[in-house]
Amino acid sequence: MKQPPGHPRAAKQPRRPRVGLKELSAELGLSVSTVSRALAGYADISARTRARVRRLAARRGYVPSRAGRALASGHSGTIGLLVPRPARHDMWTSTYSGALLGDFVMALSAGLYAAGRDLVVTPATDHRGTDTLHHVVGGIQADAVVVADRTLIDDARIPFLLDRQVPFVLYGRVLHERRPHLWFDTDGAAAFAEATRMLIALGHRHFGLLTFSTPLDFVHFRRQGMEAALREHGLHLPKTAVAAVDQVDEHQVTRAAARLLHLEPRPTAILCIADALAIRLIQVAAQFSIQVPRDLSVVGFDNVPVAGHADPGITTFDQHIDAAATTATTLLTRLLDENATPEPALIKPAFIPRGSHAHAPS
Amino acid sequence: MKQPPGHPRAAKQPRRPRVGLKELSAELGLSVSTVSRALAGYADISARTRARVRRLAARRGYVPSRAGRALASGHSGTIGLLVPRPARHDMWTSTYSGALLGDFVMALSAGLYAAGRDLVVTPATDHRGTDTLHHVVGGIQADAVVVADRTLIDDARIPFLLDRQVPFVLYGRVLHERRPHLWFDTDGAAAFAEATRMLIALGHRHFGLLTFSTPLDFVHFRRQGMEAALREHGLHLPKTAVAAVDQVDEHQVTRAAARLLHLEPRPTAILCIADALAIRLIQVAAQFSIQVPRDLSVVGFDNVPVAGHADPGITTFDQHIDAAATTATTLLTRLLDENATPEPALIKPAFIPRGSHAHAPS
DNA sequence: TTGAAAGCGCTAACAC
DNA sequence: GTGTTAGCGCTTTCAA
Repeated sequence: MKQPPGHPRAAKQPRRPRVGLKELSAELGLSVSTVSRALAGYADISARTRARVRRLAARRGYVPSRAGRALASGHSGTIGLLVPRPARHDMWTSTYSGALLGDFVMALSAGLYAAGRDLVVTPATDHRGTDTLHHVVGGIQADAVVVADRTLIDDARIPFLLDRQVPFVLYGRVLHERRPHLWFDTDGAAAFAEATRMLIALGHRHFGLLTFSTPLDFVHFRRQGMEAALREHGLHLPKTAVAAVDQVDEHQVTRAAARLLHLEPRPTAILCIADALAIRLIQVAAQFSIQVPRDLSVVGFDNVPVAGHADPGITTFDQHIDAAATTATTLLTRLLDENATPEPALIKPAFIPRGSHAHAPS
Repeated sequence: MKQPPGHPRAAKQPRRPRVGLKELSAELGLSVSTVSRALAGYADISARTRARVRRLAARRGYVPSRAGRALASGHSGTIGLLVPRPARHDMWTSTYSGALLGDFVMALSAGLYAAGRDLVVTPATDHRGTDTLHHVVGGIQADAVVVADRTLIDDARIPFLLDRQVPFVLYGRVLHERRPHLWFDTDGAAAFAEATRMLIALGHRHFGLLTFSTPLDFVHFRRQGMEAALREHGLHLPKTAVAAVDQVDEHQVTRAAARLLHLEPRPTAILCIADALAIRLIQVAAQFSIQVPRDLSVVGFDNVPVAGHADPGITTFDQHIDAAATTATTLLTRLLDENATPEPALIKPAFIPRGSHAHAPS
């Protein structure tokens, strides 16, 4: 006696009629496998047959079934993309991360589609939990996965993928993984070093850093770049001149910013790990009658749309999200279709000078 | 004699080992079908067996294969999402549309994942071309599709889906399709009517509209709402007071804005179909020494992040993108899992009063 | 309450 | 060159 399962499964939808290989082969008087190989372009099918098959397939609007193909070939034709799960209703986080993500997804899906692959977007659970990945790897059987959720310096997902030998591309970097793996990243170290050198050239000697306390990879690299540039000039970043926040929460950011602004001596230049922090920092400074850029230079990162419209405009670095998507597509193609072992790619962000930096006050 | 196909297909990747039903059944000494039904929760499996099966499945990390399941059941467990293809390299369009899209995708993928479904993102080709849909419907065999590319008032994709009886949800509306279908949309008519009434109450009598010339559905509805509100008060929108642009291109927008500002009598209030236009309009007005909001009231739509940071802040309407994603998830669940016929949903955007509107100048 | 068998649409090895 | 065969992992009758 059959009973419906307890939890609601997909309600009975009629199986949609499709034109399949079987139908084409019947109509052509050929075997299914001949049709399959004609379509795939195998050279051992006569040119005439191939043409006949292709013509009919086109006319009948034949589209190969992903499921059938996946099962038979072992390749799902699918790339899994791990995106951050929606932030709690925090205007800042959600808007800012969403802004870059939308462009990335559009560009990536277009690129993959052109290469004959589909993009499955799955929400990251948390950095240590790998349940989503289990589903992507075991259930969807993605041919590869792109990890575009901000990675921790010791992100558990990387060993997970490495252990299972799943091809993947990481958008970002992890520090605690020595096995070689494929990644591409915005060169935050270079950017922060560049900003720092420029500010030093403008006479700044006292620096501050407004950053995140979460051990994210990019947080690490940007800071490293900044400190390296300072060392080049015999300067350094005192521990007290670093203020970190858990998340982009207005209260926290305000407090952290205020602390930096009350330092003795007060920094004349503060680098911010993200534009969102820079914008708030400038507002807080104004409350203390500290004028940007006259009294304080501020540099951000990301070049979110708001950065250009803030007053003053935020000097920042552009993430080149399109380039990132293109890079991802290229790396995946080389990895999967050409069986190559492409090199990791570092994308240099573009310096966007605007109004939030200037000469050091005398 | 076998030859590799002409065009590069997926290179040979080893078939990844998986734990499947077969393996579980062997280990349990049960048949594959018993295991399958135990996992699915059919009532005709003894509670004891079900528990045994589930325990082992959990322990071995069993994840059902989407492809196998799709083939056998006819349901792919996948929802196709049609997104706009990346705009040409136009800072405005790409950034602005991307901003909303990222949040939508994050929220939708999270919602669907929780409901046991996957989200496949595919780029829209163009509004009349339905090739992407062919692939989504025939190849991926998505259980349903969400059309989130801006729809034309006579969008060809709707009849396509309707003809094939593919369940779908449209984000937006089409005018030229009488067959009932499922959609949800931001209530642009209500928003523009509300804005218009408010401005009339503030003494405005001469209105202008800065809009898109493409026959997009939302363009139609917003204008309609505006005109209805004007009529209620015996006013109307002269044809000359409507300026339309093809796309959000700086030159075009500037020219269109300038034309409105040189009208006789000059409008004291201009509604803009998108924040991006409002921002530019205010800049152009400044060039002609027209001050917003003193001389001119401007209202936008979308509440993109920049709107709050422009000077003055743009009075606008928030699209509630999270609500949209939640609505989409709910509609799909009811449609697919509960076999219901949910009603279309109109989401009321929230009025966000900021600094770009005021009393009419005397 | 469980098992056996068929088959979803396709690819790939091999035979002809 | 083309056809035959087997089988990918699962669901779903049907029989026991």
